[in-house]
This record gives sequence, C-alpha cells and structure tokens, in this order.
Amino acid sequence: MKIKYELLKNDGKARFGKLITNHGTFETPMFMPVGTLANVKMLTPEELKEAHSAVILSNTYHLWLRPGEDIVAKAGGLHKFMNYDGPILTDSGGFQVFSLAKNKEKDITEEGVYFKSHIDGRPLFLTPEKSIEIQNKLDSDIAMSFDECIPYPVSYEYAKKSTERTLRWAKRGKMVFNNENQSLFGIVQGGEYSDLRKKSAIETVKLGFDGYSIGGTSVGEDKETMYKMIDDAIEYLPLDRPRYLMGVGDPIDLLEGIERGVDMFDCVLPTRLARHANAFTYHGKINLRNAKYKEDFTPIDECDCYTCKYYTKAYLRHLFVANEGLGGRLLSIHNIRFLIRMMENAREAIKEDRFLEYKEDFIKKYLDF
RNA sequence: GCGGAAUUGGUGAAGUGGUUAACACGGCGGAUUGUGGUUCCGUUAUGCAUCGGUUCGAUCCCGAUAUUCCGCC
Repeated sequence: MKIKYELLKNDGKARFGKLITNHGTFETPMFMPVGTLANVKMLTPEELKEAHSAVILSNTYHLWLRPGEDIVAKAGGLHKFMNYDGPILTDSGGFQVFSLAKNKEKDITEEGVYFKSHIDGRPLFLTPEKSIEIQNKLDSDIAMSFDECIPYPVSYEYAKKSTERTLRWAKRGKMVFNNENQSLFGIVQGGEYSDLRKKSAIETVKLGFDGYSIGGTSVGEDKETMYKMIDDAIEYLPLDRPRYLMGVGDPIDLLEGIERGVDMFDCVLPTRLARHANAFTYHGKINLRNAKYKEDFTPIDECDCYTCKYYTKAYLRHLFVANEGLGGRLLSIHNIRFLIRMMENAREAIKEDRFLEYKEDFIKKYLDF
C-alpha cells in the first residue's frame, strides 16, 4: 500500500501528524537519518531503533553504482538486504546532479544527466525514468522524483530553466511509476526566487504526488533566504500530504521548518558531525576533540541515549584523538538521538499548543553558550 | 688519551652570508545541511647546542666549550 498521512493537530502552521507506512506508523514532525549506501554509517538497525529512529534515507545513484539495484532486488529489496524493517525513503539521485555533475550546462540535458562515476570514472547517464526504475527495484517505501537540486546563488534564467525541466522530469517519472507498494514524492525547486518557488509548487501539486518535498535548500544560502524558500513553497502545498524539507538538519533550522509547517527532514549532519567529533548538546554544538574535555568525566549531555548512559566526554575525546572508530559510532548514536528527541519534544509542544514557546526556549539555550 | 663526524620546533627533518627558516607528523582551533568513514581550512621555531670572534650583516665562516656517534691506542 501507499503511505498515508493523517494531520492530527495544528499549532499555528506547525503540524502534528501520523505517517502510516508498510513498515510501521510514525509521528511527524520527524527527522530521518541518512543511510546513503544501504546503511546509516557505523550504525546497526538495532541501534537506530533504540534511538527511536523511524524512516531512513538511502540513495538511488549510489546503490545503482554499488552494489547495483539488481543485486538489491535479488536480495529481496532494500529492507531485507540491509536488515531494516522500518520505512525507507530513497533519494532519486537529484542531489548528485548538484554535487557530482561537473559541467551543469553540458551534463544536464532535457533527456537526463551525464555523470562520471565517482568510483571508476566510467560515463553514466541517469534519467527520470531510470531513477524510478531503480527505486522500484530497491523497493523503498517512498521514492523521490528525479530533480535537479539548484545551486545557490543562481541566475533567474538558470533557475527558471532548471525548475521547468524538473517539472517535466517529475511528470515523466510519474508516468512510468507503477509500484503499488511504493509512494512517490514530488520536489519543489525554484532556487531563491519566490515566483519560481510558487510556480514549482503549484505545478508539482497539479501532477499529484503522495507527498511533497522542498528541495534546493541548504546549499550555501543564508538562513533567511532558506526560510523564505520554505515559505514560498509551502504555502501552495496541500494540507493532507506530508511535506518534506530535504537535506536540513541543523537544530535551529529544524525548528524553523516545523514552525513553517514541515513534517519530515533528513540530513547527514548528525552522522557526519559525529564522525568528526562534533556533538549536539542542548547548549550548542561542541567539539569533543577540544583539549578542555581531556579530564571531563561527565556525559555529553542530559540525554537518554546509550552513549550518554555509559560514556564520558573524556573517553570519547580519547577515542577521537586515537582515531578509534568507536568514537564516531557512539557519537552517531547520540547525535541521532538528539535530533529525534528534539522532534519528540516538538510534537509534544505542538499537541499542547506551545510550539513557539518551546522553540524560543530551545534556541535560547542552544545559542546562549 | 688521540683523530673524525654531527648538533635546526614536541618529533622526523630541508635549507641559506642579507626581508616572514621548506615540508611532513604531532599539538591547538575551525568547517561540515537530499554523506566527505581516514575530508577540508587555519594556526603552531622572535629562532637553528652554548659562549665568543670575523663581517655592514651569521643558523650558515672561525675558535672554545658541552653532548652524541664512529675509528685508533
């Protein structure tokens, strides 16, 4: 079956809802950790579950190259392949258009996108149809339309051209999409231009998707621009479908997104920061490599995660300084749990009509450090 | 005891009679938003064993001293 979304409560624009999937029912707003290569780096599914993580992201482009979607299909789909029985969302490869296509004018064509494999350099060509076909074989719960994540800053002309092309790609992808057990999301682009965002949202909704994403944010723009991008798009998205803000994971941005009506977020930030010794705390982000933690035998934070239950900052610092992989693993657990707990608290606040109060309080503590 | 060689930062070291002493590791700090697992950026020797001398100018040339290493008795 397709996913279902139930909007249960509004607090201003902030929404509390339920996402019903083939692999469980979960509350929104939610944060989704990223597991590009069929794994959330360093973590087992059990550890994700212990952090109360729900949906995870995986990636069409990367799994296409390695191990190949047919291998995953033979394994019985992504869930079986990676032993994860929670919901999985697959990104379409659209972000790789942004991050890997070298010459945008030349490599991005109406038909599709030319890549050079980042593994062996061989030429690749990805189309909207191919992306959907791969995601079908991966058998994720939610597939994403193939899009171009537009860089920032960008000329109006380029943003317009790219956004219109992304719309045509969305239509083409939807045409070939035929997996009854999978849902398909459309993605709003438009760069930093309000009228393009509006048009992109309206036209994408016209095509009709199971959920809607706001893409092309957190690509180097300042925060005010990003929040405007969200506002410009979300106004035209239907209330009865989940809204997914792609690639956003900074704690403050998550709250700003929720306030604007976003239901789902994904980001590499908690896991990448963890691998580089940066920990989220309720009093700001800290770097555990810092010498000041050498003899700090307290946990990272007041936190209910496995890491904070059993390990100290001094020990984690030692692991990072000694280049022991366990440091990144333990900190990934904490950082993911941190964002997920933020979401839990945000949902409680929305239910009790005090989201703005919660947000202001959180940000005050987070920055006053 | 005699002869020879060496001595540059926390470490391994490059280098020159003339502004700021290369590079690497380490240390310290920062970055990271639809992944960068080992990544990227910044910073880190007011000083070249010590004391004298030559010189306009010495880490570099000369002498003494100290330490280390290698030979010979």
